[in-house]
Amino acid sequence: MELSEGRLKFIEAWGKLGSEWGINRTMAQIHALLLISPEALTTEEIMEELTISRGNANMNLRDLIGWGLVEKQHRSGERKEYFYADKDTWNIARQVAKERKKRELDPIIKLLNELSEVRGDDKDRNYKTFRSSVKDINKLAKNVNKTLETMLKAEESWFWSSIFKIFK
Amino acid sequence: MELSEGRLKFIEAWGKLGSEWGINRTMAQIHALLLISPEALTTEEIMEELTISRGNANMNLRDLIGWGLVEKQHRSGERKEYFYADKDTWNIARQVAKERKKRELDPIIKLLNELSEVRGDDKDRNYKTFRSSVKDINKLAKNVNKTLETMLKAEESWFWSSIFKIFK
DNA sequence: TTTAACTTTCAGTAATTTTTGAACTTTTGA
DNA sequence: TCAAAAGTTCAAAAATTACTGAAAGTTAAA
Repeated sequence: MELSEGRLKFIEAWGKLGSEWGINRTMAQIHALLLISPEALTTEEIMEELTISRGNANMNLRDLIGWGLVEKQHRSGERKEYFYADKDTWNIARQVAKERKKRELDPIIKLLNELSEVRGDDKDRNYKTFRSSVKDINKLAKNVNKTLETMLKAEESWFWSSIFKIFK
Repeated sequence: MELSEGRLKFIEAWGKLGSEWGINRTMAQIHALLLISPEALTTEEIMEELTISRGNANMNLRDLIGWGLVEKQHRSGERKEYFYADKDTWNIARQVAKERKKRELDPIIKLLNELSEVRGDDKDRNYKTFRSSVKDINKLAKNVNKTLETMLKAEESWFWSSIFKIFK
């Protein structure tokens, strides 16, 4: 396979993966493009590579910065902004985990705690099932939360060697 | 909070969570409803609770069965089908992990292996960056894969106690 | 068989999400 | 201070995804 074909496939696959995980396709594609670009790119260059509009490029770059996956660079003597993606996969994984934890897991845990307070008739089977499901999900969520927190603090090498030790 | 309000909030939250993770809202809501229902429900009952059409209910139930999260029951002397969700959170987590691994991680690993074969000019910075990114992502994907495989085999108690040992 | 109860399918419609592009704002150098 | 070169915003359009409802298909009891 040629490099140019490989690059296209990579961008396409990253975009698809993103959309399967609730991240918009273009945002994931821009990220993919930056991941395989040695130098920071301008908005113009990104627009051209992916054939997207200026507004689209601008908005999704903004979101990527919000996710902590891309940073703006400016070069002295130039008005243009350049965009650069951290290439360290471990940082990317942690950053995504961190954002999703904040945006999704934390609110869910908050809700589950509220739902744990629901009181009802202990003879009501609906109540018993509700209570038991909420309790179990809460327990899982808290385990996931703890694991994520450790992961967020961990060094890559430490994290994987620990995992490795456990999982044979 | 009243049980009825709690049930609604739970269904709503589960639906939202699903849609943030690329699972359609209705499917997640049906799953939520079944999770807090002590008895198996009929299509009619689900349609009514969630105010959705027959076609919608049918299709999403089918998908839930495809994900291994819901099973059909039939009762002798009755023509109707009843739907029941496994309430064991650990099974649910494993089932989702299993399906997403099969549908998404496995194909990505396959592609990454192909992309590892791309050859180019070692002096080309584009090539070097491409190569390095693909390699790193491949490594991460394989670690995730290994961890998932272990999780899929594990008993809940074993899994979490192992995690717990490592992560303080 | 027939029939009634139930399930499945799918074309058309609706809802949601994403993208565009043009107007507007900001920055910078002359 | 101005004008050119960028960056930003957002209403409208396009694309995608989900839902409906009615017709077609299936099953099982009589």
